[in-house]
Amino acid sequence: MSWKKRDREERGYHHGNLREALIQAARELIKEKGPAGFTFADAARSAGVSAAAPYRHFRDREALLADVAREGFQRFEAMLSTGWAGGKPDALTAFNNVGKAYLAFARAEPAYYAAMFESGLPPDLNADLRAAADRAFGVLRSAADALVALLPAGKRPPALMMSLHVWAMAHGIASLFGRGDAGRRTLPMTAEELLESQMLIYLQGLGFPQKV
Amino acid sequence: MSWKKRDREERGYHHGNLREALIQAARELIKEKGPAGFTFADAARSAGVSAAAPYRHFRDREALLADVAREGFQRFEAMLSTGWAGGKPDALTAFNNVGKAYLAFARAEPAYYAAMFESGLPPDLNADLRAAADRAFGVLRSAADALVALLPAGKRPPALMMSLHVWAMAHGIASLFGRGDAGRRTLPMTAEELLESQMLIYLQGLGFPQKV
DNA sequence: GCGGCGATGTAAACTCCCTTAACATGAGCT
DNA sequence: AGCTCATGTTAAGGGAGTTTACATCGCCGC
Repeated sequence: MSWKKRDREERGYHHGNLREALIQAARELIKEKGPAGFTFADAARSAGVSAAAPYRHFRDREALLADVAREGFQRFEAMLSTGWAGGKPDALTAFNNVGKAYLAFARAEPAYYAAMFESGLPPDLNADLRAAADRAFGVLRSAADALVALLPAGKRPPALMMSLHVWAMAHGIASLFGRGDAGRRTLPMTAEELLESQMLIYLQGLGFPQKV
Repeated sequence: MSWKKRDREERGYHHGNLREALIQAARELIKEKGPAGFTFADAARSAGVSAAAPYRHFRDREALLADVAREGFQRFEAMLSTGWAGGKPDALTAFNNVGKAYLAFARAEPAYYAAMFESGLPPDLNADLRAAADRAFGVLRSAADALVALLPAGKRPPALMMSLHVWAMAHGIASLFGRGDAGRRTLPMTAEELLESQMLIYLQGLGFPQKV
């Protein structure tokens, strides 16, 4: 909670790691009040520095958010990769695990997820942000490639299209039903069950055999 | 554009219809700069009144946004209903048309859509907002009911689940790829094609016969 | 060690916005 | 015609954003 919130008596004139502390503070504040629910000065206060200090590290509030988002995409990519697990134990299972990882990330890191997808940031505000987002999507795309290869040559859907479909499904469910309190309505099933059943139906529609 | 922006010389002391003028102004501003990109004072300025005037009609900026969202859900419901068209010419076609209408609304009314889904408003900030959202979803739900009835009794998926799936697909695609400039990346296909193919695959997975 | 430089943080000043309170206007009713 | 109340304005206090000048300190070469 008060991760680096030591006051000046304790830390001295210089903070030491203000840049990271501001990103942490922003994550806390986003989690509490949404990507639009805090000010640059709030982040500074949370980090225990003056309101002008953040300007040494970020051009403006948007640049801070962009860095939160960039960091988020990196962790997102790692989480999706772990879900895929190199296609083990089999491509179909692994592909479903990527979907689960997507939802798990949105649930476990709502602050990152909000910064990434709900902050209103232009996706290519800077090249690093864009690249991080592309790499994360690349995991999905590679997984789709591997999965498509299981089908007989004549019946293979375009892997790009397929990965976009899955992204849209996962993002739609995460946005609408994914976060505990932001959940848009009470449902007779969990977001995870909803995504799993949706993926099952979708993959069946593509001709993938159902697992036992 | 300058819908009610007549200045005081022209309109006199009282505006006449400030409440609606503020909602219009908010829509313009959301379209230009996103749901977080303008202030209460900006909306007042756009409507040609003093910064304090809006407080006579809305408790705060959030209440204004909520009314934009509520109005949006009403138009959304109307648009989805038109798409469904009472199930004509047949339930499967009509169901696909609901999906198209969903996307068409997101594209034609990005300001309403953003207020409804991307403004960070609590979905049940007030009863009217909640009710309007529920009625809009009800259209999707009814369409799913009608469509499910086409399947043989033993193979009918839960219509609620199905409507949630379709909502998530449409919302996911609209959020990620739906709006012209907010489009998250350039694609070799349109959002409409993406949703249509996704619905096709999904419905095929449920056992619906494909149209000719 | 020590002296200066560059990086990092603070203080202060200016502006703009939010919000409330006191006052002004005029539309509609009787 | 006159009252009344909804609807607007002006003004004032407080907070936040941003810039500028100043303060501190780590580091590096001597």
